[in-house]
Amino acid sequence: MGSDFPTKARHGGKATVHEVGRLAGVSGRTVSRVINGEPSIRPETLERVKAAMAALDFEPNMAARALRGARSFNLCLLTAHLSHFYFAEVVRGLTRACAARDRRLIIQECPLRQAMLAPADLLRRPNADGYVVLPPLCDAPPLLELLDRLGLDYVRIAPATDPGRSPAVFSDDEAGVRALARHLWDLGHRRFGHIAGPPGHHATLVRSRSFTEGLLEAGVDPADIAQVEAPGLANPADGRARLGRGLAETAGPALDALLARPRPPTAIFAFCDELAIGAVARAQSLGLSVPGDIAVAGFDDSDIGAMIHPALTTIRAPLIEMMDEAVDRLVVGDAGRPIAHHPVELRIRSSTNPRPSR
Amino acid sequence: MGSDFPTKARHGGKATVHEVGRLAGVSGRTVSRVINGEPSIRPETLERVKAAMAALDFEPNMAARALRGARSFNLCLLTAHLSHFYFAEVVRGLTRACAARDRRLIIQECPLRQAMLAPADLLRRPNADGYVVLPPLCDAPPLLELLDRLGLDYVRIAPATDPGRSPAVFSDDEAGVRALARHLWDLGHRRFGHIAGPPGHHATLVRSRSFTEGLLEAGVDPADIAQVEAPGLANPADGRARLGRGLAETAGPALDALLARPRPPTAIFAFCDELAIGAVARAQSLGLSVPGDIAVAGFDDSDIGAMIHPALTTIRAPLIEMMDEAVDRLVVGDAGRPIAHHPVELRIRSSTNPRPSR
DNA sequence: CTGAAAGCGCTTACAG
DNA sequence: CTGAAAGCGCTTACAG
Repeated sequence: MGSDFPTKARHGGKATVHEVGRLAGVSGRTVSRVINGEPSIRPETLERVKAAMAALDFEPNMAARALRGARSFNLCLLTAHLSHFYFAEVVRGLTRACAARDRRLIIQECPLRQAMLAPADLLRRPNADGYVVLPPLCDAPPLLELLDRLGLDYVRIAPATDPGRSPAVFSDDEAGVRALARHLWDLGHRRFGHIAGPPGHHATLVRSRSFTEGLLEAGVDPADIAQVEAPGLANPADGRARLGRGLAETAGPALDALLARPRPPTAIFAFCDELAIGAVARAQSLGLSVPGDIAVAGFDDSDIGAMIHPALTTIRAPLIEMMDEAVDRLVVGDAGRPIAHHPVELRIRSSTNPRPSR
Repeated sequence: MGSDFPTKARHGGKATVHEVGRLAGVSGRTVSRVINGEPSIRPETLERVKAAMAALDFEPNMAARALRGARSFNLCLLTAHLSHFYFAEVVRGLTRACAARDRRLIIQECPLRQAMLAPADLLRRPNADGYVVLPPLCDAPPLLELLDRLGLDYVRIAPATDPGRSPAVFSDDEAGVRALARHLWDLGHRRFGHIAGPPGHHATLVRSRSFTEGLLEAGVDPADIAQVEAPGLANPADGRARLGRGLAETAGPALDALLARPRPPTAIFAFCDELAIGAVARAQSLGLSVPGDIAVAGFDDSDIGAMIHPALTTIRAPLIEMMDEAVDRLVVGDAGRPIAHHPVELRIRSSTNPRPSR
């Protein structure tokens, strides 16, 4: 054919915009317009180009797009740890949301300590067009200042502080926790305990407050609502964190403190499933029956909560949808979007049901 | 200064090889040599270039490197699901191994069904220099054929089939399971049950066989070793999979079958922690005490195994190290490396200890 | 051991 | 609505 576009060892032998254009009788520039979905194209031209792309099995070279267009088509998950129960679901949600929008998900770990002390190293070579920042990193001021200074796009997930500072995605924890309070009341419980989450964490405040308010509205005597903190939780302020199995261990002393009260609670709500599972384990090791002697509920609807005996009552946030919104805010743009609080769902299982035998 | 390299809106205002070279008194080509660690550079030149890179806060533009060099500096994790307990640790290991070698980790989900039926869509736009393929994907022939056909580099993790087909990383499950068998024998158990893993899975074969062999060597009567399969496990052959909480649920019927035997086992080893946790939960819901009435052990050392009551005896594979080796085989090259079996560790906890009261 | 030239495959900034 | 030219920042393929 005497082609003046000899196929070198480039791009795995793939066609280029130039070659697609030649087949379609247009310039490479117009193929580029089609790739990027630019509107000003005659419908017939569009069809011809699409046909040519299909015929040549064309895939745009992402490195070239990245170089010329100064964007990477990568989105990056910035997280302090990979051990939380919800991590797998966060990654699953982000992976799918990215795939649906022709983006790739990159994972970057950043210890909370580093986010507080020396975040610059982390983003020396920013390799993403946008960042999804999980708690507690999304409440580390030095990291946020760095992101702002570098002009990087980011979305925070359930940030504790300064909700208007950046795009953010929330779940409506309050409604779920109030429903849980009501559920426990309806079962006949009258004395309640709460194991609070990491201090300074927005979700900690919301869940603790909602639980108390829900109980008070149901008619619980304020003297019968006890709150304790598990020792050594993640603390955004000083960069220390306790996670995974360490978190469950720390629930033991918290449960002990609640049981040591003069009028101990018969129902307990823990900030998250790890703490709840730890509380269940401690109760069982003390010879108590759950829920017969004490009911326990968590938050997150982690897989494992459904696996243990008794299965854990918990609250589910729609993480898949929330991650989809986070990605959409990064890819499509955030302008003018209101902050949305995704609805959560109470999952009643046998760690609270049926009502206690007393 | 009258620079002939005006700083346009490129690369976030970063310096280029050209500018670094000018400061160091060499060409951009030589800067490129430094970036890529090419050996043939005079030490003094090397020093000057490094100083210039530091002075200009130079970071190479990865998109340009990718375009010209025809590689992406991305590695990709190919996995059928993100819900296994060990997933978080796999990702953690890969993330760190990639960061240490200046690579980025991309996550790509591929349902087993798709790997068996239409893997081509998955890799239409290969965006990585190498792939880490987890079970059960690493035993899906159509996916492997596609990877081979496209000439893509990949490392399989504990593949079931054809261990020599590609670079692969293994753990020495056999040694761990034999140690477990011995541990149970030493506790005084004489009748044993095993809940097997997904059929066709290499790890299933190894763990089942090693458990039986270990018991026989200890002196157990073959008639007192029972093996059952949990229904509906992941099956590479037909693309169906059952994971996470579904896996734990399926352990219930398996335990029932073992307990229904004329001489039921007093100690059970399950293929993985999910199955073991499900078996513990079922035993407890039947009113049995673990380990008093029946001892249960798993495999994986998942976080959750340590959180439940009783804490789960299990076997830990060094996933972090294994992922490091996988990445190293992709980045540095695999030529001439022998297959290594990473040592595993028996973690004795209270789901088997102390010995049963009978 | 080092460099000048060319080009990877796109998109930008114009022009018509 | 479409195109010719230039160039993003590197590395390849030479040359010396």
